[in-house]
Amino acid sequence: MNNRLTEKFFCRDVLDVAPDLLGNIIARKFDDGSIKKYIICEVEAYRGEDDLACHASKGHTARTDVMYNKGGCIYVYLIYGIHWMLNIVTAEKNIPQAVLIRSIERYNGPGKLSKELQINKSFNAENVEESNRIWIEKNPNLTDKKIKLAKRIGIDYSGDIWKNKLWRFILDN
DNA sequence: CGCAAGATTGGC
DNA sequence: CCAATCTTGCGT
Repeated sequence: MNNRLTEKFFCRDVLDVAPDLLGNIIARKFDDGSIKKYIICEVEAYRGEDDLACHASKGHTARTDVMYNKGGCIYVYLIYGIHWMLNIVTAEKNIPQAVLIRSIERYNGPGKLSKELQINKSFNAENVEESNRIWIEKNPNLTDKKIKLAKRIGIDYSGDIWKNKLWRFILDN
Protein backbone atom coordinates (compact mmCIF):
# COMPACT_ATOMS: atom_id res chain seq x y z
CA MET A 1 0.00 0.00 0.00
CA ASN A 2 1.17 3.46 -0.81
CA ASN A 3 0.75 6.19 1.77
CA ARG A 4 2.93 8.70 0.02
CA LEU A 5 1.76 12.31 0.18
CA THR A 6 1.51 13.91 -3.26
CA GLU A 7 1.10 17.14 -5.14
CA LYS A 8 -2.43 17.63 -3.81
CA PHE A 9 -1.06 17.84 -0.29
CA PHE A 10 1.88 20.13 -1.04
CA CYS A 11 0.26 22.50 -3.56
CA ARG A 12 -1.53 24.47 -0.86
CA ASP A 13 -0.63 27.55 1.14
CA VAL A 14 2.37 26.90 3.38
CA LEU A 15 0.34 27.96 6.43
CA ASP A 16 -1.96 24.99 5.76
CA VAL A 17 0.70 22.50 4.72
CA ALA A 18 3.06 23.19 7.65
CA PRO A 19 0.69 22.16 10.50
CA ASP A 20 -0.68 19.28 8.41
CA LEU A 21 2.83 17.83 8.06
CA LEU A 22 3.18 17.39 11.82
CA GLY A 23 2.73 13.80 12.94
CA ASN A 24 3.23 12.48 9.45
CA ILE A 25 6.28 10.50 8.41
CA ILE A 26 9.46 11.31 6.56
CA ALA A 27 11.00 8.23 4.95
CA ARG A 28 14.59 7.88 3.73
CA LYS A 29 16.10 5.06 1.71
CA PHE A 30 19.85 5.09 2.24
CA ASP A 31 22.54 4.04 -0.20
CA ASP A 32 22.84 0.62 1.46
CA GLY A 33 19.16 -0.03 0.69
CA SER A 34 17.91 0.31 4.26
CA ILE A 35 14.85 2.44 4.91
CA LYS A 36 14.22 4.48 8.04
CA LYS A 37 11.08 6.41 8.93
CA TYR A 38 10.63 9.25 11.38
CA ILE A 39 7.66 11.26 12.67
CA ILE A 40 7.83 14.97 11.86
CA CYS A 41 7.70 16.93 15.13
CA GLU A 42 8.41 20.57 14.33
CA VAL A 43 8.29 22.77 11.22
CA GLU A 44 8.42 26.42 10.20
CA ALA A 45 6.65 28.23 7.35
CA TYR A 46 8.43 30.62 4.98
CA ARG A 47 5.92 32.43 2.85
CA GLY A 48 6.67 34.33 -0.35
CA GLU A 49 8.64 37.38 -1.45
CA ASP A 50 6.93 39.65 1.09
CA ASP A 51 8.13 37.54 4.04
CA LEU A 52 11.46 39.17 4.91
CA ALA A 53 12.57 36.01 6.72
CA CYS A 54 12.07 33.95 3.57
CA HIS A 55 15.02 33.62 1.19
CA ALA A 56 12.62 34.47 -1.64
CA SER A 57 12.42 38.01 -0.25
CA LYS A 58 15.62 38.50 -2.30
CA GLY A 59 13.56 37.68 -5.37
CA HIS A 60 14.00 34.97 -7.97
CA THR A 61 17.72 34.10 -7.83
CA ALA A 62 19.75 30.99 -8.57
CA ARG A 63 19.42 29.98 -4.95
CA THR A 64 15.69 30.60 -4.58
CA ASP A 65 14.76 29.21 -7.99
CA VAL A 66 13.64 25.89 -6.55
CA MET A 67 11.09 27.62 -4.34
CA TYR A 68 9.26 28.86 -7.43
CA ASN A 69 8.41 25.29 -8.38
CA LYS A 70 5.08 23.79 -7.45
CA GLY A 71 4.76 22.06 -4.08
CA GLY A 72 6.66 18.84 -3.39
CA CYS A 73 10.15 19.94 -4.44
CA ILE A 74 12.92 19.81 -1.88
CA TYR A 75 14.87 22.97 -1.08
CA VAL A 76 18.24 22.30 0.56
CA TYR A 77 20.86 24.87 1.44
CA LEU A 78 23.97 25.11 3.60
CA ILE A 79 23.92 27.49 6.56
CA TYR A 80 26.99 28.83 8.36
CA GLY A 81 29.05 26.65 6.05
CA ILE A 82 28.18 23.69 8.25
CA HIS A 83 24.56 22.54 8.42
CA TRP A 84 22.18 21.47 5.67
CA MET A 85 18.64 22.78 6.04
CA LEU A 86 15.86 20.56 4.68
CA ASN A 87 12.76 22.27 3.30
CA ILE A 88 9.78 21.19 1.21
CA VAL A 89 8.37 23.66 -1.29
CA THR A 90 4.64 24.36 -1.10
CA ALA A 91 1.95 26.15 -3.14
CA GLU A 92 1.51 26.47 -6.90
CA LYS A 93 4.25 27.24 -9.39
CA ASN A 94 5.71 30.76 -9.10
CA ILE A 95 4.56 31.22 -5.52
CA PRO A 96 7.79 30.86 -3.51
CA GLN A 97 7.01 29.14 -0.23
CA ALA A 98 8.66 26.37 1.77
CA VAL A 99 8.40 24.42 5.00
CA LEU A 100 11.60 24.01 7.02
CA ILE A 101 11.68 20.65 8.80
CA ARG A 102 13.02 21.63 12.23
CA SER A 103 12.83 18.33 14.06
CA ILE A 104 11.90 14.68 13.72
CA GLU A 105 11.55 12.14 16.51
CA ARG A 106 14.79 11.76 18.50
CA TYR A 107 16.54 14.42 16.41
CA ASN A 108 15.87 18.01 17.51
CA GLY A 109 17.24 20.73 15.30
CA PRO A 110 17.32 21.13 11.52
CA GLY A 111 21.06 20.55 11.30
CA LYS A 112 20.94 17.36 13.34
CA LEU A 113 18.09 15.79 11.41
CA SER A 114 19.82 16.47 8.12
CA LYS A 115 22.90 14.72 9.45
CA GLU A 116 20.81 11.71 10.51
CA LEU A 117 19.01 11.63 7.16
CA GLN A 118 22.29 12.22 5.27
CA ILE A 119 20.92 15.21 3.42
CA ASN A 120 23.21 17.27 1.22
CA LYS A 121 23.07 19.58 -1.78
CA SER A 122 22.30 16.69 -4.12
CA PHE A 123 18.77 16.59 -2.71
CA ASN A 124 18.03 20.13 -3.85
CA ALA A 125 15.15 20.22 -6.39
CA GLU A 126 14.37 16.53 -5.88
CA ASN A 127 10.61 15.86 -5.69
CA VAL A 128 9.23 13.94 -2.72
CA GLU A 129 6.39 12.63 -4.86
CA GLU A 130 8.77 10.80 -7.18
CA SER A 131 12.08 10.30 -5.37
CA ASN A 132 13.15 6.77 -4.50
CA ARG A 133 15.38 7.95 -1.65
CA ILE A 134 13.22 10.43 0.25
CA TRP A 135 9.47 10.81 0.56
CA ILE A 136 6.66 11.76 2.95
CA GLU A 137 4.04 9.27 4.10
CA LYS A 138 0.66 9.86 5.64
CA ASN A 139 0.60 8.49 9.18
CA PRO A 140 -2.46 6.19 9.34
CA ASN A 141 -2.40 6.13 13.15
CA LEU A 142 -2.61 9.86 13.52
CA THR A 143 -5.74 10.85 15.43
CA ASP A 144 -5.92 13.73 17.87
CA LYS A 145 -3.00 16.00 17.35
CA LYS A 146 -2.22 19.02 19.47
CA ILE A 147 -0.23 21.77 17.82
CA LYS A 148 1.65 24.52 19.60
CA LEU A 149 2.42 27.77 17.80
CA ALA A 150 5.60 29.80 18.28
CA LYS A 151 7.77 32.42 16.67
CA ARG A 152 10.28 31.31 14.07
CA ILE A 153 13.88 30.93 15.21
CA GLY A 154 17.01 32.70 14.04
CA ILE A 155 15.38 35.41 11.93
CA ASP A 156 15.78 38.53 14.07
CA TYR A 157 17.06 40.36 11.02
CA SER A 158 13.64 40.22 9.35
CA GLY A 159 11.96 43.05 11.27
CA ASP A 160 9.13 43.23 13.80
CA ILE A 161 6.29 42.15 11.51
CA TRP A 162 7.91 39.00 10.22
CA LYS A 163 9.96 37.86 13.19
CA ASN A 164 6.85 37.89 15.38
CA LYS A 165 4.68 35.71 13.14
CA LEU A 166 3.66 32.49 14.89
CA TRP A 167 4.77 30.40 11.95
CA ARG A 168 6.58 27.68 13.88
CA PHE A 169 4.41 24.63 14.44
CA ILE A 170 5.26 22.08 17.13
CA LEU A 171 3.63 18.72 17.75
CA ASP A 172 2.58 18.90 21.39
CA ASN A 173 1.26 15.38 22.04
C1' DC B 1 36.47 40.46 -7.07
C1' DG B 2 35.90 41.30 -2.00
C1' DC B 3 33.00 41.19 1.81
C1' DA B 4 29.55 40.54 5.42
C1' DA B 5 25.95 37.73 7.09
C1' DG B 6 23.51 33.67 7.73
C1' DA B 7 16.24 29.61 8.74
C1' DT B 8 22.79 26.33 13.62
C1' DT B 9 25.30 23.85 16.81
C1' DG B 10 28.43 22.61 20.43
C1' DG B 11 32.00 23.91 23.45
C1' DC B 12 34.13 27.07 26.87
C1' DC C 1 29.62 33.96 25.02
C1' DC C 2 31.72 32.64 20.67
C1' DA C 3 33.98 30.12 16.78
C1' DA C 4 33.41 27.01 12.85
C1' DT C 5 33.05 27.20 7.70
C1' DC C 6 31.35 28.28 2.98
C1' DT C 7 27.60 29.86 -0.03
C1' DT C 8 25.22 33.78 -1.49
C1' DG C 9 23.83 38.43 -2.74
C1' DC C 10 25.41 42.78 -3.25
C1' DG C 11 28.61 46.58 -3.65
C1' DT C 12 32.87 48.28 -5.94
